[in-house]
Amino acid sequence: MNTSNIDTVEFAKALSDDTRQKIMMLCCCQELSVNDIVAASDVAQPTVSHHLKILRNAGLVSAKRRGKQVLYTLNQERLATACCQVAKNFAPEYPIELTE
Amino acid sequence: MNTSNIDTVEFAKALSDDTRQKIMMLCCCQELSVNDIVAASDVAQPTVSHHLKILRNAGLVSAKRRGKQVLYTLNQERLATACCQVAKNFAPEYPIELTE
DNA sequence: TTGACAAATCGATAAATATCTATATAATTA
DNA sequence: TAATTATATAGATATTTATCGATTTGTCAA
Repeated sequence: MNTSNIDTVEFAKALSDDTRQKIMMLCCCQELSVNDIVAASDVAQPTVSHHLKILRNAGLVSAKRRGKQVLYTLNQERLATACCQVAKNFAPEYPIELTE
Repeated sequence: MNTSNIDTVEFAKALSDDTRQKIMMLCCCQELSVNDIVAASDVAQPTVSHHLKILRNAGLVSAKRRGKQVLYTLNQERLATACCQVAKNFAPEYPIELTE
């Protein structure tokens, strides 16, 4: 678990691209290699790596190596926490909670 | 209430700028004129208007005219709804709810 | 209706970013 | 060790975007 404070601008920037949101959907509930993601998207491999780096820096995906491949998966908890943080900052009158 | 479906990329883009987040904080729980926002920020009036337009297009602020001024306020409900939508899409295993 | 004030739009510029090809690095296998 | 596969990085380019000064539009008051 990453307990570090979330930078809401960095979080939003990471989310603010269509290709990245597609990548996030892909590796939301599974571990995918970069090539898997390339195959399922319509951009070149270096572009996917570029986006994965941005998502990694924002803490939104985790990576682990398996042999020659690197498997990526979305960090759902981090994402949910960030959403709550944004809501807490900007919608204090509409409190949002992680429903256990 | 805006019941239209939320475009999560547009939402994230609207959030993904430091100046805009500052503007959002300013008019979070109050109505502010453009000049009020200009005075409280460190950018020029056309820049503030530019950002307000982006926030308006994303449904995140509402505007109403009062005489010569136009008052802006953050649409907290919309923002909370958008956060829930993002969490629902990308963190289905960590359900988030608007706690009434 | 003219003058003053408030906000929006226009046009230009600079910075950030998304994308690609080419290449480098890392890991496995023959 | 050499070849192969997988991913990351470098460098170039095009698009997007943030910002500003100048101007226009809208509203009110004298």
